[in-house]
This record gives sequence, structure tokens and C-alpha cells, in this order.
Amino acid sequence: MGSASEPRVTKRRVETRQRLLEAALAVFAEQGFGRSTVEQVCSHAGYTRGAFYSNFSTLDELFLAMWEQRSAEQIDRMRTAFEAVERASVHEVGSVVAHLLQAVPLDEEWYRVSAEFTAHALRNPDLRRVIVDRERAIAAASTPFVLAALARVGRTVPDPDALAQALVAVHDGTALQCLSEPDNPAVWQRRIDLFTHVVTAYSNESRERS
Amino acid sequence: MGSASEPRVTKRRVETRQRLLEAALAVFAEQGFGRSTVEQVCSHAGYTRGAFYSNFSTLDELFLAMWEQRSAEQIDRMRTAFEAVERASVHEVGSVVAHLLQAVPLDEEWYRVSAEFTAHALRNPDLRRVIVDRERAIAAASTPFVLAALARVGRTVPDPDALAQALVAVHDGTALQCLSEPDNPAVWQRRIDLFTHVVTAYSNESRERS
DNA sequence: CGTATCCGATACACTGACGTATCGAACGGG
DNA sequence: CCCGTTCGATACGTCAGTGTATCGGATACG
Repeated sequence: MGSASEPRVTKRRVETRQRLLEAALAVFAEQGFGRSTVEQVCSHAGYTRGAFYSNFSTLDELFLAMWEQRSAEQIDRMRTAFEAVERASVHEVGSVVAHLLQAVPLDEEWYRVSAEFTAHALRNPDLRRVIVDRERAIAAASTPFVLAALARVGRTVPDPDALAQALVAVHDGTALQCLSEPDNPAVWQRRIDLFTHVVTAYSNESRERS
Repeated sequence: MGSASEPRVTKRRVETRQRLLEAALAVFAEQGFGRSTVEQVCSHAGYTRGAFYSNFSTLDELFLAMWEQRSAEQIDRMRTAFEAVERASVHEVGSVVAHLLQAVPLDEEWYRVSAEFTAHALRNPDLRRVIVDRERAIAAASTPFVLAALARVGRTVPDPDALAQALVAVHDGTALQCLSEPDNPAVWQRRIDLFTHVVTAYSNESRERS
């Protein structure tokens, strides 16, 4: 009675789970988060609602799983960006910043969904906790990359942690701006240029101090 | 037939409109944008749905009116912040930045609603247009303030327009971060400190160049 | 190859929100 | 002071979405 053995993880099960996850992202991107329904996700994945309810108990659960997948990919992209900096022989601070920022491109679709989901998650304490943890993980993961990248060109900054978090803030804020602007690439490029100069100036100052 | 004379703007009408607008903000803040219903807004304002439908045709319309009111207040706050800088005799770049950023406080409630509404508006072409225009207006309105404030302490920056927009991005991005973080004030203060230093360094560099 | 188990499809009842139509009442002009 | 107009309340039909319960078929395993 009490010990309901966990349902076996068969091949079919994980496959439909994955299909539902992918369908979720597509539907959220197209319909918007608030407008999305179980029916839409299922039909897009080629299933019926019955399939959904035997894999997830609520839409939030599916959304959360989807979000976790994507945020993991986000960290991977950051790691890739850093490795690119390591391979390419850049010796200027500006180039490093440009590399890092350009390697984390503005995926309009994903940012739209992410913003909506974040806004939604703030209403649910459980979801909120998960989001906060995940966000912290991303920031924590990005800090050493930024540090190492700057160290490669012999620069340091006073408060690298704050800088990394600020970079994330800039990135997200810019993404938001770009969502409403029609000519995203131009705005994004201009922002990269600005921050290249700014960080150059900032790290210069810190060098003179130390 | 064709010339349906605009309904007379009587006292009662504008009053209920205003009450509905205020109720809208309250309900959005409490329930979240997606979860809000006509019924909730009306009952919070002390009316029934009939009152709503004789003043607005759709929820979006009400939301838009509410958003326009608030964004106008936003610009006013920026102007106030600049005037505060003018009154206070500050002669350091850092102080100027700190003043400007601190004067536009993080209104958690409003940013939550704003983020949700922006995300929603991106789905509707008409709403999107209005949002973009309004956003541009805010940016355009803030640029001269930043410029003048910097000029007061004898500094210039290479691309003030870009800087102003970036400041808005930082502000919004930080607001988003603060929404999920439990200890908002600390994060915000730290961000202010960082940008005080950064802008100081940045404007210094531009001085050496010119 | 047979069988027990689990997954996904189908059918059903229920909820909540929407928009409209209608009615009484308040308001403003003459 | 009276009457037409308009505003807001009430009642109704409609519909989309949810969650559950049941059923047929596929799958894993002996």
C-alpha cells in the first residue's frame, strides 16, 4: 500500500517525456507561456492528454523540467565560450569580453520563454526556490570563467563576483530590451562594444590600484 | 449610424475608470498578470463586470492604460532624480551615478507586474508597438539627464546614448535578479557600488582620450 | 509464446471565465 | 421638475481547459 514502487523507466516512457519537453518549448515560444495548454503541448508532440497525465502531474512540473534542461545548456555554452577564448590567442581585455558576450548569443525565442516562465515562477514558492538555486548556479559557474579569461590577459578586477553577476544582469536586461526592439543584432552589438570599453577601463583602473 | 458620438465623459465615468485602473495594478501585483480576471479586478474595485465592459472592451485595453500611467510616472521619477542631483552639490562622478540609481528605486511590486506585462505584450502586435514606443520615450528622456548630470561634474562619455540605454538594461536586469533573490537591498546596493566605480573609470578614460 | 504490467487513447463531468442582452437607476439638460 | 440618455448590475448561454476513470494495445519478461 504505502510503498508504491516507482514506475519502471522504460524506453518508451523516457522518449515520450523527451518529446513532451521539446514540444513544450516550441509551444511556449509560439503561444506564450500563459496561453499554453496541456492539449496544445500534447498535440504538438503527437500525443493526447492522457500521455501527459501519466508522465507529469501538472504543467508547472513539465515547465520546470524543460527549464532545467535549458539552463544546463546555458552553463555549457558559457564553458564553451571560455574554451574558445583559451584556444584563440587573444591578449587584449576587450577581445576577451567580446568573445565571452558573443559566445552567449541572444536566443530570442528562449529568452522570451524564460522571461515569462520566471515571471510565472515568482508566484509559486516551490518553483521560486528552484529558480533561485538554478540562477545562483549559473552565476557561480560563470564567475571562474570570467576570472580566468581576464587572468589570461593579465587583468584583475576588484570584485569579480559582482562583475560576473552584473554581466548576467546586463545580458538579461539587454535581452529584454532586444525583445521589444525590432533590430536586435544592432542593439546587441552596440551593447557588446560599450561593455568592451567599459570593462577595459574598469580593469585598467584596478591594475593601477594594486 | 456611422457617427456614433463618443460617450460623454461624465464625472462618474472617469472615476470608475480610475478606480478600475488602480484595482488592476493591485490585482496584477497580487494575483499575477496571467491569473488575473475581469471579475477579480471589478470586485476589488467594488464594481461588477458590467461596469468594466461599459468602460473597456478587453483586459488588454485596461492593462495598457494602466501601464501607460505608470511608465509616465517612471519618467517623472527620473526627472526628480536629476533635479535632486542638481540641488545637492555633488562634484564626483561616483556620487552622481549613485544618486541617479538610488533615486529610481526597485519597486518590487511594479517590476513584477511590468515584467509580466511586457512578456505578455510581446505576443500582441498592437501592444508591442505601444510598448516599444514607450520604452524609447523613457530611454530618450533619460539620456539628457545622464548627460547633464555628468556634465555638472565635468565629465563626458563617448557614447552617452548607449550608456543611458545600458543603464536602463542594468536596472531592469538587476530588478529581475532581485525578484528571485530574497535579499534585494543588498544586491541592489552592491550593484550601485559596482556601477559607480565602473562609470567613474569609463568617464575617466574618455577624458584622457578627448 | 504466453502473460502480467504499464502506457497512452478515449470519454465524461466539472469548473471558471468570457461576452452579451436586458433592466433598473442615476445623472444631466431643458 | 421631468424626461431622455447613459452607466452599472444581474442573468444567461457558451466555451475552453482541467482532471479522472476506464479501456485497448504494446512491451518486457519468464
